[in-house]
Amino acid sequence: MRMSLLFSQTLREAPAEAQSEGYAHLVRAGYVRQMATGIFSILPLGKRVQQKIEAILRDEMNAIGGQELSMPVVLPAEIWKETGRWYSVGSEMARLKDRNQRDLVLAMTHEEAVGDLVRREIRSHRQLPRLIYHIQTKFRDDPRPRAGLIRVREFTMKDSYSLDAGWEGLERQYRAHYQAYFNIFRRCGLPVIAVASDTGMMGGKLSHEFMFLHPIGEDTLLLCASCGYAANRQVARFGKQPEPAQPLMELEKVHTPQTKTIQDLAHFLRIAEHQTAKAVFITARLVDNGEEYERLVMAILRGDTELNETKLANALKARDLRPAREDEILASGAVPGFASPVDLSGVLVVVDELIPHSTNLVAGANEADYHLRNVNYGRDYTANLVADLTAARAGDACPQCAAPLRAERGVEVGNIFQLGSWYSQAMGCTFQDEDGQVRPVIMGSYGIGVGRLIGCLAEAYHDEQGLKLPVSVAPFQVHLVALGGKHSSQPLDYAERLYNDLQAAGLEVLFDDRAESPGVKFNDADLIGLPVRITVSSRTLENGSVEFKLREQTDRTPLPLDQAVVHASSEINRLLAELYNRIKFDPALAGFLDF
RNA sequence: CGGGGUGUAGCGCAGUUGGCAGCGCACCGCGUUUGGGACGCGGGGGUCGGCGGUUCAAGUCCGCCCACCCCGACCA
Repeated sequence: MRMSLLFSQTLREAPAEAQSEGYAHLVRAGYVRQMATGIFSILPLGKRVQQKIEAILRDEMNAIGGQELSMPVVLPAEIWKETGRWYSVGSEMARLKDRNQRDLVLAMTHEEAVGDLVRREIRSHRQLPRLIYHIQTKFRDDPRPRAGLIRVREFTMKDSYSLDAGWEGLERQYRAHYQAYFNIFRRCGLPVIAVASDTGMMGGKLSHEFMFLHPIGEDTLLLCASCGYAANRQVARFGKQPEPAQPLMELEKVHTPQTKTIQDLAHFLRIAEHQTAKAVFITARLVDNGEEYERLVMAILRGDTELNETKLANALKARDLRPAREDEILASGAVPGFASPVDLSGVLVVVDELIPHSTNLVAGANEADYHLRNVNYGRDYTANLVADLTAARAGDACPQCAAPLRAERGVEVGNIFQLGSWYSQAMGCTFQDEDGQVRPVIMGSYGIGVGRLIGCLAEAYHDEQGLKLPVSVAPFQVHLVALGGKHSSQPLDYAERLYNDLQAAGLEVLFDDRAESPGVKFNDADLIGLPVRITVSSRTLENGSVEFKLREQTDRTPLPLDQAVVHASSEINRLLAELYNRIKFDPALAGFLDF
């Protein structure tokens, strides 16, 4: 590609809305342009990156038996009604009507589309297992897109769906994906770890997320350096340490004005926060016999800990949780800020598993400005449910080896999920087994966000001058810079020949043949960030050479003219090999021990 | 949806007390220049986010709306 013909331009300054560094460089270098909040055009340079990533995705998916197909972006509402998600998914799903007023949706994921295909095609156990995938546009009307390509509304996703006759088959395909995903990220040069994640209520047994550790990430991960335990905070377990039990003491009401928070209370009574009980009110959407209803829930935690809403939702098998409104709390007879489960009825009480092991806690008295001392679970109140409700924090004990956990932020660039038969059953995806029995297809789903991956790569690979994407995903391999003034056409002529020779040798070349000053050309080369730069100028030609430079290094070396092509090829091969070795796949660190 | 911020040329920004809409970069033409974002001369480009109001006069004051960014809620 000649830069004189390139569609995009580099920008000297990034637009003000480009906040994160990697994204600002993607914009300045001309890889992407934003059109609206969370909606982007991918320019030719970015498109080449995307195509390289997609080639890697196809390669690795095909290697584990994947068959590529293509499912529509616009889907009929009927199939979403069949699974119920037409009703349960909110406004993040874009809905539209066709000219005949039929309901349509923009696909935010493709389980329903897969279900519809599978029930038409799969009849026999002889047609299983199968693995299908596509690389397709998704639209999710996210309430808050942010950070450039990291969180968007329209995006391209590789999603694959495994179809098996039983759970053993699913397990095999799940593991195959687990390995394939590490291969993919390694080939792209993105360091990731796998963490255990929430399976929600879709009946899935197991789910992992592939995380790029970076402060820009929106997920908090808890990691153990000594045994490799790794989990999203939503599901992270940890070793809880009960305080030593004390002899039970008499309930005692104390006047505690202005102590609406645990901190105030502990300070006022001169006790530690772990000697208090905290009541958190949540309204849960529950399902019973297919009937949906709302219920006020009081979650009781030790005062020094925090509620993990995902754990609570899972413990309750709730569809949904939201903070309770003040009027709902008051209607239950509790007083916000001074609430307690003692002598309270009509509320679903869920206590953290630490509470039965904690004695003589201070809890609310359900009366403004009063608390109760020496509240004890079992004696003074009971619960509908005892469960792990506490959010793990940095420094908490690893649930496997008790070493202190570390907390880090991460971006979810991929996930793998054992769906089971939830969708098959909802949509009638069945097959006959060897015995003639009709059984539901066991499914798994596996996603990688392509644009988000590019966003992460830009964060991982840049410096002040610009991008420096790994050779496997860089839009071109060689940036050929021709310098030269009006007095001599010699450098440009030679560069033209070299351009042809490099391409003839199979290399991907971006040729800066513009009539720009050297500074402009070098700065653009740094900004676009191709791994290899070759400069031809009258100065280099004088001593029969060209100048060779790697983006990741500062030294420039002269190269005899006749060796330029061979040297560039071998350097690119070396960079590819080095990239593959740089990112180590360590199953233990990756969380493979979890299953 | 709540809180905060910003909208002036393609990008970055200035615009005072309400009084001719500007600067740098980018772009076009001519010439000079060519190893780290060159220089000279000449040019083109504006619904000052939109609508309404106040005023002799609005980029500037008032009201409503919209878009974008950040924080939170949210995230199949």
